[in-house]
Amino acid sequence: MAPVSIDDASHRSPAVTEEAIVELLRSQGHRVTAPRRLLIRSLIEAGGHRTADELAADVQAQAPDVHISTIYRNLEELERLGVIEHAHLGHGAATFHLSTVAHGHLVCESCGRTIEVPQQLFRALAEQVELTYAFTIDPHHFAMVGRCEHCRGEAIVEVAPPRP
Amino acid sequence: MAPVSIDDASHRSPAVTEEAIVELLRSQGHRVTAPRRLLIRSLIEAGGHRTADELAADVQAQAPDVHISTIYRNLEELERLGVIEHAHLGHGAATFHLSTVAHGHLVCESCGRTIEVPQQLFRALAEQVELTYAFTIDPHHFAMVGRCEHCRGEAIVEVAPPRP
DNA sequence: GTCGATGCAAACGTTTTGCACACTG
DNA sequence: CAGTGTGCAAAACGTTTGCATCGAC
Repeated sequence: MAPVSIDDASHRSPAVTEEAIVELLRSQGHRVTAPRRLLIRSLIEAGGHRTADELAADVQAQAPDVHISTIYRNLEELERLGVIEHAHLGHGAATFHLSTVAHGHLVCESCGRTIEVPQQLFRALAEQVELTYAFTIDPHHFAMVGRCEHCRGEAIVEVAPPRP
Repeated sequence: MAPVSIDDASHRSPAVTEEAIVELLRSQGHRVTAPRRLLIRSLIEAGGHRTADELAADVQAQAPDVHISTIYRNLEELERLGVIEHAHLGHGAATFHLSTVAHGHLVCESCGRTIEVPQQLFRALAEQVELTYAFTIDPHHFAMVGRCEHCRGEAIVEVAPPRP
């Protein structure tokens, strides 16, 4: 699926607007309903991590009849479109937040070569780090040190040794 | 406010054996029962990530009456003792695995605080990066930049230097 | 009018808890 | 024999699904 550019990514605050997302929905043949608009608005205003439950509460503040299942279905849809991502930060419910186009970097410590990699690659790690250590990996300043394939022979590095 | 201390090296033995864990249990005033032994054995033999359900199946292969709730309670206890850790890798059940002594570092770009984390945390990522980008992450110089829980709310300012 | 989206209720998978009984130390 | 650990049942929790209806296009 074609990547969706909803973010200029130049700074930390995403330039995602309700209208941009609404247009994206329409362009993909989806309909724009009241619950959907309210959810999108909540996601944008929230800025950070919010659970489905919290988002539901936001939406229900203005449209009390919106059901939690509608929230889940819409979150699923928005994630499929690349507008949002979800993460499992704690032991409880997953949290949802707007996607960014941020990417990580692999930097070779030998030749200095940099490889850009999708941030998604670090997602599982970031989630786990968040969960276990209450530490938020910064996706914009993310650089991982190692050896590229050309310089690999020069080091002793061994990835993932088995158990002792 | 105390710095995160996952590494309580005092009672983490380098060689993880059933007996070592059993001794740890005893030394902490806990009892050694059949379900407990079997679970410990399964954890050691499994080597990798296993869900509570899978571990229960292992145990039940030899003691069919052991209940899943017993598995959960024991996993909780073993984690409290630092013998194992759990992680939420996918969307489903949590996975459990033995703790290791190797560690990487999380460095807060705001306050400079460093959190030691088990190297195993990066294993899945390292493997994936190796496969996809032919890039070998150096596990010995591993520092990941981000925000600790205390600095999380603060604005991102380009001050803090990742130290070499 | 068509078909996607919704509200509701009910099921789902995972994890936790209250209780009486069993067994370790 | 004291008290921890157990099996069982049931609840708690987050999430998903089937279905009849509603409403955006």
